[in-house]
Amino acid sequence: MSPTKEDYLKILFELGGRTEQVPNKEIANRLSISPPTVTEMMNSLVKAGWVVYTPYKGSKLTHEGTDYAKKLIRKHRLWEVFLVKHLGFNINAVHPEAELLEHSTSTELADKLEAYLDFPEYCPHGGAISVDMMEEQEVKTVHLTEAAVGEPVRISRIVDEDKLLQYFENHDLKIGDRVKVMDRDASLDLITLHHGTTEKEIQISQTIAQYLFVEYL
Amino acid sequence: MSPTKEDYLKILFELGGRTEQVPNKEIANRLSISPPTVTEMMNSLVKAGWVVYTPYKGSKLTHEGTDYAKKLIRKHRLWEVFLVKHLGFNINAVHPEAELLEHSTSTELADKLEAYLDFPEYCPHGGAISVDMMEEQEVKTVHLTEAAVGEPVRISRIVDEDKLLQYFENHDLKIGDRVKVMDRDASLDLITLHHGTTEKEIQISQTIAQYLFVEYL
DNA sequence: ATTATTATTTAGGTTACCCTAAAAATAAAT
DNA sequence: ATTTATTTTTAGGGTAACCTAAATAATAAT
Repeated sequence: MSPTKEDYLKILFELGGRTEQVPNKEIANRLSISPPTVTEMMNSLVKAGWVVYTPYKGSKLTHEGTDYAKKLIRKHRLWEVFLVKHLGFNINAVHPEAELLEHSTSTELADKLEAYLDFPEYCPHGGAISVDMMEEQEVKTVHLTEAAVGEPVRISRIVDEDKLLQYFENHDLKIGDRVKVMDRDASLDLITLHHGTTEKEIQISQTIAQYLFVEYL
Repeated sequence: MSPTKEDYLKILFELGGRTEQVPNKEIANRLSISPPTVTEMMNSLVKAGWVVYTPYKGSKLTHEGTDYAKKLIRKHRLWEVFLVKHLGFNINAVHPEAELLEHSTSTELADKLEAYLDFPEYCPHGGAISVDMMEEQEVKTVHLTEAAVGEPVRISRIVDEDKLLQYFENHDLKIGDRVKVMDRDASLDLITLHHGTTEKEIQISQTIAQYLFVEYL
């Protein structure tokens, strides 16, 4: 498996390809490549048994594809823990580093690293590390865009894209913070939040809020 | 720079390309690829300024190429220290792991890792880690095949190829051991050693002995 | 000084992964 | 129910990194 193919599987998983069909365009956007390249790659992933592809509809991961993606994500998150906890990296800087390392990590290395880190449950962005907990976390957790208005929730995970992390940090939002959705305006693409600690009102784009996950308390 | 190109630079350095012209065949053998591929790659490395190539003669690293190779080797050795000292890898198992990791290691990561490891001087195979010490070590150190008969020496470095390490372990030779060359027979390709600790006589192939470096005491 | 051997290069081909432009299919809007 | 807009695919191309087979250059051996 090439790092390139691994990236496709991981993105597919992150876009919900375990349970739903992911359209090519979303993958193209996320990886910053052209749509024809995605079509081509999907056919190759189908041939290798990682993906089920319905032309003009989108792709779903097979069982094997899902497992593979989860293992990659586990490696990614283990490295993030190491980089932050032991090497003193800033939490916003670890994503690109882990993105590279994950492709160069054998199962044996991941296992030894995990033991060395004392079996951490979550990565610095709140993502579950054990492949079994990944699905569990998915069930308990909901996109901020779907959280009920007025209900207090806790920020449990932030999709670890460099620029997104910066965006949320700029708006004083981080893992563990308690917030309450005050208003959601679809036409203006705006969500207004009440921050539990600072007691301030925060406004963020609804589109971007998709990358923020919260847990009901 | 692709991992592939990085591998060529590193091999070139290891084969003495800093000071001498390395013929294509040696590179082809070491990387297990065909000679035409080496020719092609050398032209590409020349164009990028890493290598000076004399057709039918061989390749030398430019100053930039040497620096690049040294940095890669530093990363490789830092990972080896981490894998052995912290993750508990067997010394003979770390080479392939480090081989992958080195290509996914930013300078920032290498620097932080080095500090975390408390600035080790040598990798588990005895190779110097600081890019400045690499040349120094080269000067003080001589191939076992060139050590004077009867002179006591200390094994200072073993080229870290998986199979070679196994070979030397099978013959009870490891970093730090004191040995004395008793006899060298070019026609039989045999070197006879006296082991300082076990007081035993050891015979190894002269061809393979090239990958063993010793330091005069 | 030829001849034989070995090393290197040229020529031509393959696969992986990327692209743009144009055609076709699907979805949305009137 | 058409038209319009969007998404996807097909067609045709490019580069990187590999290959084999054949030609050429360099080296070694007679």
